[in-house]
Amino acid sequence: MNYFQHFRTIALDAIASLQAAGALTADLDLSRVAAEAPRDASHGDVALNAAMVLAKAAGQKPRELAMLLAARLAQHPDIEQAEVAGPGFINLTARAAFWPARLREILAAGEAYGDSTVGQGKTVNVEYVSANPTGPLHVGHGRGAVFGDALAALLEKAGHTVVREYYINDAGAQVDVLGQSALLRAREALGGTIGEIPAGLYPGDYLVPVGQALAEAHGAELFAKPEAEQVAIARDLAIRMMLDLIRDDLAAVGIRQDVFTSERAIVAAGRVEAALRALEDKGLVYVGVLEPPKGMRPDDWEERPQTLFRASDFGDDVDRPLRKSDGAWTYFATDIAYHFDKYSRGSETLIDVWGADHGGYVKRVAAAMQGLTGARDTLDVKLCQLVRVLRDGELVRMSKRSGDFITLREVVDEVGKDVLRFIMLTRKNDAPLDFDLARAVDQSRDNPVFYVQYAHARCRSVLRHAADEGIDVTPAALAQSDLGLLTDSDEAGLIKLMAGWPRLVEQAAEVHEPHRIAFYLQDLAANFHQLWNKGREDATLRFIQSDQLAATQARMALVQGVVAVIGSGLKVMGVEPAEAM
RNA sequence: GCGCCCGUAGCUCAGUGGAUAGAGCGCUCGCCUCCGGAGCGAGAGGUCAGAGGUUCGAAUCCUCUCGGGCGCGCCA
Repeated sequence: MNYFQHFRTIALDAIASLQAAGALTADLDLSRVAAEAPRDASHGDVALNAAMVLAKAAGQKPRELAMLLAARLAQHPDIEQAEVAGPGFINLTARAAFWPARLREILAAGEAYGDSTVGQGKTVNVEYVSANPTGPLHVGHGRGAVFGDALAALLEKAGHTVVREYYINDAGAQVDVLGQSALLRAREALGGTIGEIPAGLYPGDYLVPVGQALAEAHGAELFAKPEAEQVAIARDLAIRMMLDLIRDDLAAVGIRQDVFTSERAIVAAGRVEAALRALEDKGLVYVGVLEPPKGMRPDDWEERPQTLFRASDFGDDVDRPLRKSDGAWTYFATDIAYHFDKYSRGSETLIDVWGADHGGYVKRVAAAMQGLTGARDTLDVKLCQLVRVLRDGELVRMSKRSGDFITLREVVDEVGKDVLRFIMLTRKNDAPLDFDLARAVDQSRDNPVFYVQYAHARCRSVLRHAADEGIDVTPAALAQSDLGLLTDSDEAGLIKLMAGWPRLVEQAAEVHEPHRIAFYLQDLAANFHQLWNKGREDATLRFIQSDQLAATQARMALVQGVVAVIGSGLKVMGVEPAEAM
């Protein structure tokens, strides 16, 4: 249960009953009525802003309206007290039995706690990574990969149907360069000397196996074929092998996408023409001449008529070309087709996860989608900022393996997938991220991964010890325990914090921000550790009290609750909870 | 020149219109020498870059200014 939503509904009911009784204006906009946590816990459990938001339209003073509403709310069985405070807040205190009931919910749901139906099963397509199939993934890709994967899991948890997708850019000039580069490696595999890799080709030694495969499959005859054919053969094989490489890299961080869509296939299937026809039908395509960009006019700028999309009708700065001067589609044109394809396959919402260097491209694609679907928010592009890899605060520059970038695989091999995934989610996507290889595996308070994992491991350890002492710690048994015995203020605080998890899931899913999970888990871990440490000062607060079975069992229920919520959160993040440290 | 993102404690960062703006690190002061371990507790520290505006209420929304990052025909 999202208890904030629960109390909001109660408030709306109270408002409706006041309206029915003629004590309140009938026609009110209730959309801004919110239930939220009071800043100060001493104010109660839930604060309502209803009176302040409605006062003007109702023609009443906020505090008077609040008093009226509070009196009505106080009659609800879940509400112990409804107090008016400040400018017109109504502070609700829940009945004592309300919180134990939440803990029972947690125990019953386990890892599924926080699952929501707000998504109403609506399909969301999350496209992430989509790195060019020209080499292994680097850490920047890794961030997008982890972000996209966690976002997909989060949306699923919030009740969406999710398609995890990868767009293969296998049609542009860069894959021809890849083919050329692979040919060179084939020459090498056949005994030729290739010397320095020419500038403009891919130098990485990950292409060596591609050259070998080409040599094995075709032998020297490969070079007897027309050059265009050579390149095509090398390109197609290289793309296949690079995709395998990329899929391996993704598997190493626990990612498996559902759909891999090929740009080449989109073009071949005539999807570009279809999408542009749809735009034309809406009068959004025309032939015109663009102004040169201000401030950085290219030397070879020529003014000429082009086929343009009316992007500026939808908030973009200028209209955008759909055809190159040689008549071929622009990347933008195929991208329109691809996004239209995703949409046409049944996803009402599209989410793209891109690197920040593509930020300048967002408006035009969003504009195209708005033009095609009529809806403003069909597409949400999440930009992931740069990742800097550090070791003890020092910038790590060169990769051993690839020559010019740090591969995702190198980082995973060093710190492990769980650490990588967690750290990648400790920043919101639009903030740059420093990834310190040394600190990531440090076992101390200031390492969030360790801190959260340690909390989970501690819980598991206590539960094991309790079981050794003969206490039944199965969730079913714990749910039967007398949770009213959890009277310490930190115990109560921990339950409330955990009861807030379903709301956090819904909010994070709504704004597409999985990092909120990581911050919540740190908060939860901190609260748990704090409670644990109280037991060091005051032995009566220790979780296991050998002479008090009922109290111990209640505390085990609390601990099991922490296990469930941390497990639920880590699952969204794709991180395995630790049983022991 | 234009667009997008960012600017919050000494540092790294949370905070999608609510009450006295939070966390970790660092600092100061206590405590602990402990396997309920890989420290614990408390405290100091703020012009939320600046100026206007909207609102009962703004770090949050709008406008402008300043500062930083990214990007800027047909490339992918």
